[in-house]
This record gives sequence, C-alpha cells and structure tokens, in this order.
Amino acid sequence: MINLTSRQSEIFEFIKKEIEINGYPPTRSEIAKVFGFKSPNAAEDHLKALKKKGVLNIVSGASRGISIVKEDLGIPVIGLVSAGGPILAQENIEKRIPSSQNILSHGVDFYLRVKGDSMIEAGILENDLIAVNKKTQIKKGSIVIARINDEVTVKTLKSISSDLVVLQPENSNYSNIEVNPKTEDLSFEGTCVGLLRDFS
Amino acid sequence: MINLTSRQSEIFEFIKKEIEINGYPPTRSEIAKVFGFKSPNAAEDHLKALKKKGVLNIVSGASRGISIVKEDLGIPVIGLVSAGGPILAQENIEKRIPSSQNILSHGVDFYLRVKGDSMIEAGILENDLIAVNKKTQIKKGSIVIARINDEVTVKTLKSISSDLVVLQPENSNYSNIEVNPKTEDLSFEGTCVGLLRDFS
DNA sequence: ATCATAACTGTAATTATATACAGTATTTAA
DNA sequence: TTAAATACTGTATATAATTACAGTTATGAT
Repeated sequence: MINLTSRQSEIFEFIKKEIEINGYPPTRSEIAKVFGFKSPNAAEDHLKALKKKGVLNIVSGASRGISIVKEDLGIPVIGLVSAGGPILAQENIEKRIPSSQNILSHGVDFYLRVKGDSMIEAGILENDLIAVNKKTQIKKGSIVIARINDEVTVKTLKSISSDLVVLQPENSNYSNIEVNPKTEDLSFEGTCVGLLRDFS
Repeated sequence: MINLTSRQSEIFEFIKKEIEINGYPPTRSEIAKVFGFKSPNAAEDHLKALKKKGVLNIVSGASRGISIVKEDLGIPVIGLVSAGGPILAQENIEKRIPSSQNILSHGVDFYLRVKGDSMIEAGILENDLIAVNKKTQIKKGSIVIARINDEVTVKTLKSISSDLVVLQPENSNYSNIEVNPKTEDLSFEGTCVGLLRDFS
C-alpha cells in the first residue's frame, strides 16, 4: 500500500469507523461536516486520493458507494519449511486464516504446524498450530521458533549467551540442543504466543 | 427473533449479501430491480416489515441507511461452573469470543477453561480453552465434557454401556473414573473439537 | 524556478434516493 | 368473519448525494 498522508489516514480511519459503527459508509457531506470542511468537495478530493492510492473503491453515481479495499490475505499457516529460504516464503504457506478470526490476545505473524513430539510435555502435540509473533523479545524460558543451519525447530530457550545457546525439548526422551552461534547458523524466527488445536 | 416470511427472508438475505459483496447496503430501487418489483415502494414495505421484526435498522433520510441488527453475542467462554445449574448459565460465562473469530473448522458451542492437570498427557494444560461442540456424537475414544453429580470434568471416554461408563484421565497419576449412570447423575455436555492456548 | 501534490473554499447542476399516499389482491390470525 | 398483515403496483416529490468546474494556498520535488 502506498503511504497515505496523515490527513488521508484520518479520513480513511474515519470511513472505516463509520462503516463499523453504522453498517454503511459516510457521504461526502458527512465527512466534510466531521472534519469541518466547508465544502463537500474537500471530501471528494480526499476520496479520489484514497482511491488513487488503492485503499478505497468508489462506485461512481452510487450514494455512499465507498468500500474498503481489503488487501488482508490473512495470517499464513506454515507447514513444512523448505530449506534455504525465508520461513514465510510462498511455497511454505499451507493456507491462510483471516486475521479477523484471530482470537489470541497477542499479534500473530504466522502459524506454524508442529512436526514431531519433542514438545509434548509442554502440551504441544504433532499437528498443533503454534501462533508465532516475530517481534516479541526472545527471552529465557519462552518457547521459541529457532532456525539452526536451515532447520526450523520449536523449543524452550534454556539459556543464551554469545557463544552458547541451549534449546530444551519438552520431552524427556530428547536431549538439549546446544548451539554456538559463532560457528553455527542460528536465528530466531519468533516466539510462541499461542496454540491452536483442531480435532478434525 | 420473530419469524420472517419466506419472502422477507429472501430480501433479508439479499441485503446481507449485498453488504458482504459491495461493502454497503442496497437502495430501495436496487432491491426492487433484483426482485422484479415495479415500484421501489414494494422494497420500502419490506424494509419496514424487517425493521418491525427487529432484524434491520433503518436510519430515516439516509441513503442506504440500512444495517443488520446483530444479535450475535459470540461464543461464551465458561470459567468455573457453579453447581446446580446449566453449564451455559449466565453466571458461568467468563467472556464471549465473537463467533466471527472462530478459527476452528467444527462448530463451537462454547469454550471451557481447563482446571487441573488431569489431561496433560493429551496436551491439554491448565487454563487452556477447550472448544466444545454439544451435538457431536459422543463416542469411545473422544475427549468428552461430562457432568457427574454436578461436577464438570474433561476426560477421554474409554467405554460406555448402560451400567458402566469409564472416563480416563490423560495423566498417569490419576485413575479412571467409573460411573454407573443408573445410580449416579451423569450427563455429557459435549465433545472437545479443538483447543486454544493463549500465552499471555 | 516551476510543476505536481495536497488540502482545501465556493457554487451549482444532475441524478440518486427515501418515502408518502392511494390503491389492489391474497393470506393469516383472532 | 373480520381485521390485520403480506405483497405488491403506480405516482409523485422533497431532499440527499455525487461530482464537475473554477479557484486559493502551501509544500516538497525536479
């Protein structure tokens, strides 16, 4: 989306809010009134700009013929992660879940389908969907999505220092994974902020 | 909601669809055109009837001033279940999650907050939200929400016959619960169709 | 220095829309 | 059986709304 000016954002947000509240979009005059414009044409100009920038659809001739262009593809669900590319690469996306359907309190950047049983003692089973937030601060004790030499894994972060990172599976049959970030390729894709299991 | 006539339902569904598709409601003339009315007043009459029956809001004077009355309170989240009443009693409802936010593929009648650790080996932890469907056929092997003498419990249904129901915790520290439905008060509130965990 | 964009005022005309009133015919509930 | 509700036709009109055209002022980019 092309960047909107701050004024255009205000107008855009107002239109979205009106649709949310009233169930239908505002007219030019209603916009003008709220923003103190003395002419409905000021609103018209804004609508044209917003249309040009691709965030609104306007049906000519129709009263209140304004609609929001939704570019929201939804939150991607990542199945198998193919080697050598970013986790969010198109080929990894199994499906998308509309972000309007997000129940979790945290922001969810993507869902990752769990493979294996290494986390069963934390109540994370095979095929569960883990909700991942990319920006949450990685810290000791949290369940992290790590990438070690192109392998994606979900583990509890046990300790972290400049030359040793310890990742702990939550399954007594597995041992801790110790990684030296100086010699191995280690990155964190995000933190687990939720879990979704669908019995189907 | 008062029952709509079949014609009124058609009109109502059309209006909902139009809002979904266009982002704004239809005019009287648009309704009339689609249904083949020769007068926009036929649509006007229908709108008045739908308003009277409480399924539409109409803002007088506003073009396309039609909105859907939403009676959807959302899917209830049940916390502690107080004794002696139905599980869905008002006092048990912790909050509601808009049903539009339901990610799970099955119908979810309510969410139940899990107390205790009796199901941890099935990956169901304390404070998880279990998605419950009331109508799914109760069958051996599924995780059921049972009510024994006014106590609500989540367990795996191990076996079921007319004089013995065995409920199995998924935690080796607990033993099976055996109930005789003839002498004890046993009912099934539903089946677990999903799980939601929010790390917050 | 000039041009495009942004953010408006002001006027005005065409058309889109709501909605009242007067009917008709059929069906449904008291 | 009688009134109310349903489901329309047909006409008409006030007003709601879009939207073009002609300007002004300010700002940032080429």
